[in-house]
Amino acid sequence: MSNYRNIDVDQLARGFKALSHPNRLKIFLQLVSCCVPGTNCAADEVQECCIGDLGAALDIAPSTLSHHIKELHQAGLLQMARRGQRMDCRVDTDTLATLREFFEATS
Amino acid sequence: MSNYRNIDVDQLARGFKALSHPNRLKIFLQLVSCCVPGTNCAADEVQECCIGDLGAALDIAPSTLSHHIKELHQAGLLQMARRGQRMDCRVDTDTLATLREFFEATS
DNA sequence: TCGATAGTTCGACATATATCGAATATATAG
DNA sequence: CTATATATTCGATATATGTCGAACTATCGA
Repeated sequence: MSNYRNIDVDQLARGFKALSHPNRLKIFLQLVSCCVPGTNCAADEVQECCIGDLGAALDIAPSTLSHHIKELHQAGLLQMARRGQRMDCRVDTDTLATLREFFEATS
Repeated sequence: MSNYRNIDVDQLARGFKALSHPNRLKIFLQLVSCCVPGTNCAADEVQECCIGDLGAALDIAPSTLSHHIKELHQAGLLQMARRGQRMDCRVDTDTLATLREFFEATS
């Protein structure tokens, strides 16, 4: 019945909002499909997680891309760290788990 | 790697967008906690699924509530049917499953 | 030091969204 | 038929969002 007593509705809504725009969702899909932490990504092969790579397929301006990445970051969906000239991005698995648990609780 | 080939990104984004507003998320939470189809809801007890009930805790105008319900409906998250003066709402389990599967695929 | 690469910040602008109240529709009870 | 309960539609309005280009910051290489 109510597994929902302890949900932080606003936090959850922020997560959904971050994924609610097709371009941002594509960015996130790109990220989870190449470098979920813990995934066997064959190390030297496909670790293309920098911001430019995430937006390569999107045909939007760099400033717009930067804006979307920031939204995802502020929603807690991805973490960032500088690597030389680039910014490495990776999925924040805790937030992802929170969202997943919401749907598991509805079943 | 990519379990994401066949995802309809726009459809998925519409689902997330519908859940991205705190009031709409609360409405949906109310709905899933009282009448997910298949749930043992003790029939005559708590079947309070009409629109007025869904918004009872929200302190928004009826027109605003109607608007949010419509958004959830158009995103495929809930189905509606008239019952006398009232509109019965119930969760659309197919759409819900689509969203859940997205998160399951990211693990 | 200078130029190139990668990303960010800012201001402007168009569009979308949330909200309300008033008017309207639909159904039931007297 | 009328009054009431429930919900929707419409128009107005304030705020939020997505996008761009220009200017800026940070890092690396020659």
